[in-house]
Amino acid sequence: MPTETEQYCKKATIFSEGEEANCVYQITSGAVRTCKLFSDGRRLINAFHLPGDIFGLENCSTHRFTAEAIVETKVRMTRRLSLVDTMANWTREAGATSFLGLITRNLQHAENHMLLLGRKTALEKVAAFLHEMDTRLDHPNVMDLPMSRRDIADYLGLKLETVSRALATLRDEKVMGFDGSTQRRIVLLDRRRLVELDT
Amino acid sequence: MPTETEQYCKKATIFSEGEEANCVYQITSGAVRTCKLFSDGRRLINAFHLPGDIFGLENCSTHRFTAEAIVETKVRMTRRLSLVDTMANWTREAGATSFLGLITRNLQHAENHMLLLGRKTALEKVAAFLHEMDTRLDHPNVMDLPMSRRDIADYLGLKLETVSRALATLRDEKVMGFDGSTQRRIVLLDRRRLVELDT
DNA sequence: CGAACCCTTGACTTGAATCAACATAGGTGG
DNA sequence: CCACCTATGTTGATTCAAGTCAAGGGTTCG
Repeated sequence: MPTETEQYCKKATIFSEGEEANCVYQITSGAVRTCKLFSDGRRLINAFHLPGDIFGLENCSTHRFTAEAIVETKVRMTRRLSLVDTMANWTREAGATSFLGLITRNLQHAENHMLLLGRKTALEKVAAFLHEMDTRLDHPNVMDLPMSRRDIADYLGLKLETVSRALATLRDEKVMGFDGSTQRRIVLLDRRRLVELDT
Repeated sequence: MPTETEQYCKKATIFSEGEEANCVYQITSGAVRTCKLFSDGRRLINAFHLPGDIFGLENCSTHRFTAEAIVETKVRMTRRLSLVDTMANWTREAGATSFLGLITRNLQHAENHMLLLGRKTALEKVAAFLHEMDTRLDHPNVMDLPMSRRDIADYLGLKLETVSRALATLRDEKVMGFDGSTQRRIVLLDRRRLVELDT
């Protein structure tokens, strides 16, 4: 029988790449990044996880990513045995479709992200990022991004200065604007242009 | 009951992105590329498929990639109903592990490829490509690549000239060499250096 | 207050893209 | 067999998008 516990994390590592994978996690509140690191410090953030999202599900005994809370975060941990067992439990509860849906959603995100990383310009990447966040946050009037410019850069395969410049361009072109003094609070002014830029 | 047919393809499209996905394919001989296209012609090849590989398995009703044979190719087509049904059949035959293994292998490949596309230099990308092909072809003495420089470039997020230059560098550094007059026949001379470059 | 971050902006450098020329291989048909 | 054509690949010269380096402002927090 799987056991569940709640856990708070304040800007801390939840698990590291290569560690044994004993649990699956679901975010209750906050935000988490999952990333891979080179020995020389280069980093790529694979995905940002927002409330409701599940992460840490592996088909092998160890985690393939490092997971870190980027703001104060609450996660629900579920002990797991193996992916096959997890699937069996899940399937009994909610149908195989929902389990496969989770995995293939990850796969589809990765496929689209490869296209972004390999073939989009800096401006297109940043526009795509804003569009993705807007969609995932269900088109709020004001977006409060939980991640830093460096995190955005490592998600998009850019440097943080380039992200900052691209955002300045989008601001100058009135595609978006900053709300108040904090630069993480963003208002989308022209979603049509944004989608065009996203391609 | 799934029906199977054999099919030969000579450098032709097997299915296109957005088409209805009625079949799953397994390569008997030859090679296939799966790719995504922008409206302006930019292309990213997601994966190369070699004999034994399965491709075209989707969780939705339509294909998310275009699949094209890049040399004379023989594929085995299996009619499919849905991913859940496919899984059920498969599971009965070979165990859920093998089915999940297939999906998660795709996922892991995509995850590693994102790291490559987002954070590796041109030389590292080409080295990683040679290393991947060497591994998948089971370390032959001589590698006969089925794909053109353009295909390699679109797989690595580069331009074909850059791939050519990177290969020239590796040749000059005696990491690899060309065998005979054709530039697609490659001999790896220093697999250790290759792996170092791959990081 | 100072220290530690985070973000922006400017000046400059650089790695890969672009543009261009040329070489070679393979196929076709006279 | 050769002349021609198209594919494919290499290499050199130049350009440009993004990276690097550097300075400065704004917040937060002890």
